[in-house]
Amino acid sequence: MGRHSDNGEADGRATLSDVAARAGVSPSTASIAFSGQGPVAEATKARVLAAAEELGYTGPDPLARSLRTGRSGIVGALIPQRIGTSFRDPVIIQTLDGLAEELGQGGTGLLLLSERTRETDRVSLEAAPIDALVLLGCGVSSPAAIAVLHRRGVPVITIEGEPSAGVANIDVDNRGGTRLLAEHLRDLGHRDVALVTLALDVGDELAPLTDAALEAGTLRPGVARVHGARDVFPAAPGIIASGSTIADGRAAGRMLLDVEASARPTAIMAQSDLLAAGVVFAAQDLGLSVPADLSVVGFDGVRIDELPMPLTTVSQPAQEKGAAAGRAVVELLDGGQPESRCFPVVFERGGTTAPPAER
Amino acid sequence: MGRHSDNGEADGRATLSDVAARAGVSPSTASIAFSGQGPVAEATKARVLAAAEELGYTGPDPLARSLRTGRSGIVGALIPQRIGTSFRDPVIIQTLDGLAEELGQGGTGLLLLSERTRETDRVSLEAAPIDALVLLGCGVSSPAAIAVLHRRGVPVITIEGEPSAGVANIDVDNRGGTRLLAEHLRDLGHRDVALVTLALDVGDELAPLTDAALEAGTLRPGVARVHGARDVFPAAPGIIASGSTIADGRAAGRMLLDVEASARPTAIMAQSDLLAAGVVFAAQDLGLSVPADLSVVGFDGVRIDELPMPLTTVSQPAQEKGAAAGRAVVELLDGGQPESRCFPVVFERGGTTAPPAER
DNA sequence: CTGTTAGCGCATTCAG
DNA sequence: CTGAATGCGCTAACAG
Repeated sequence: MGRHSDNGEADGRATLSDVAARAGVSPSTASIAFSGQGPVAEATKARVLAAAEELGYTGPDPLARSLRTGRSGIVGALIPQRIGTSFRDPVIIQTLDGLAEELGQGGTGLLLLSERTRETDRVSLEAAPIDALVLLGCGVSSPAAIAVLHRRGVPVITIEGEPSAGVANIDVDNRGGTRLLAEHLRDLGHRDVALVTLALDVGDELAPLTDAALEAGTLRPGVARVHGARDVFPAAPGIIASGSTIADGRAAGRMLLDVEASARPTAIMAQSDLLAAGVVFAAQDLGLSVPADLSVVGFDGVRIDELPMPLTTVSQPAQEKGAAAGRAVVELLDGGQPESRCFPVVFERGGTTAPPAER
Repeated sequence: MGRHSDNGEADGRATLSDVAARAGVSPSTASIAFSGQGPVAEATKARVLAAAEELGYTGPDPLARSLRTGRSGIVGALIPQRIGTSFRDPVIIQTLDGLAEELGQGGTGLLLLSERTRETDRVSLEAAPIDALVLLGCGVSSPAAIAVLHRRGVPVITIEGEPSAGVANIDVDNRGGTRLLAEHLRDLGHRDVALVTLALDVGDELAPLTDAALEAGTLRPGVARVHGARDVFPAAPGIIASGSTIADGRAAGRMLLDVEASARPTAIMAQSDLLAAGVVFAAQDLGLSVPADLSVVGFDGVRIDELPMPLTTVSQPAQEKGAAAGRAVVELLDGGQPESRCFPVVFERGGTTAPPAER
């Protein structure tokens, strides 16, 4: 007893075959009518569509279509922490925005995956129905899982990731940009400069920057920016922040500034604008005036509305970075071999830097 | 010429059948060995796993598995605007965080979908391989698309959505919470109170609040909060903001405050903490002191670090809201029928409200 | 506990 | 331009 063509729209589960039967054509013709992948007579197509309408058929089942074509139309975006944490960083959001927009053009969806997963759901990365994976601000990130994807034929691309063989990496000039800022401070006359860094490794807590931590660091942006600063101030000490937030910057700033005046740096280089804003607030908390008593620079070019003056910083094209990653993914899925790319940053002189006060 | 069991790992595309053949068991047994859905002898299981290892087989193809089981393991989250816009709102982020965490427990992924899609990619919502859809801060939102999902058997749940038949809605007490704040202001002696509202409809721009706009409003939170305020101050005028940002709040605040003193409200109720912070900054811009010259209240209970004092506001359990939605989805997929739910908010007296200045 | 038998719903060869 | 057959890779029944 076939279940085709005998039920009207009783169980609401019409298939393409049902539609074809009702329209008096073969399933393959009906398929073409829907996908447009092939020639159909207008009249036939109309008949098929009408039959579909009558049966309440709304289009091919995505699951079946996926199995057949070998593609799900979804790419994964792996972020380092849980959403509530990672998404406090405007750079991540903008990057994701650019990525989603670019992919959306082709009807591709974005599946959010978090690097920090419990043991139990580690499956998700390895078993996710994705056509490609984008690593966003992640470290080496479960190399095992990546290997599995590779073997499954799922291509990977990274954003500010570890340059590794065969995966395209979308980068920004972290080291050069930071060096620019450091040179700016040096030219103003600063010699005692301290750093507030991003996390250098997953799980970093607010702590003094050590050589060991720097060498063990797996998170590119933080590590590269330390190097950029040290290109100019080789002995600059620092504090490692755990996240890129105003609160973290404020705490780190306090650690650096709440000491006797002679031990206080004349400038602080924060590795993100959010951290820099926090440092400015920390200075204010301690009665120091910026930039008279302390110069502060950031990184990113995010506008911090609530700061009394614009930050001296370098701006990076976060959204464009995501869009580039999106285009790379598309190219990859089209069988191409996208190239790695490094975006420049642009120096922006704000109101938070000035020559150091006389001592 | 079968392609099973004759190739080692030549083309890297081993299937479960290949593994089964190599292990000398049937495909179904191998399947069970991987999924754990059924009884297998430890020894057999080990043999299967060993064979898989040798063939470089890393587990069942998610696409095939999905077709067979009828589930993709993915739920969609529909947000009102593009990521870069929607994710500027910490409440949305926290809600999404709670949702993702709860779903992640069961290995379910989150697919990001945006309500604001071009004509071309409108397919994605209708053709996305999702097991359920969560509407997050959306309006009635492409009713057509929703209907399609319904017919396809994809259940929908809403967060602060339009209560509609058959879909569970996770809500917060927007009206009651705002009324609480209004009563607080009234008790302090305020009579001239103005509002800064969230967008009442998709596409709203910064503009004065009119009755027409209020009645046409489709975005629950904004509309409900206006009603809550008007329960106490029936004639309160207002400005509709387009987004929940400090910048918008500042602009709206300026419109309300940059007038002759006699026409100035003594208190402003902003519908989000971000908007409220903007209003505080606007007041400062104009040389008004908060709360001496102007009282300000927010909504949400988001901590705004950069404000000189904590806001008087009501806090809502944003993350818990998302988690509740997640649990509802799980229940739905288990064949249950989750109930709608409304979370309470809690009043938090901060430092931004005081009795009005003498006139 | 394991094997056998059937499809899930569709897109694609290849003939006509 | 249309139709008939084939299997994507897997899992759910049941039978042994």
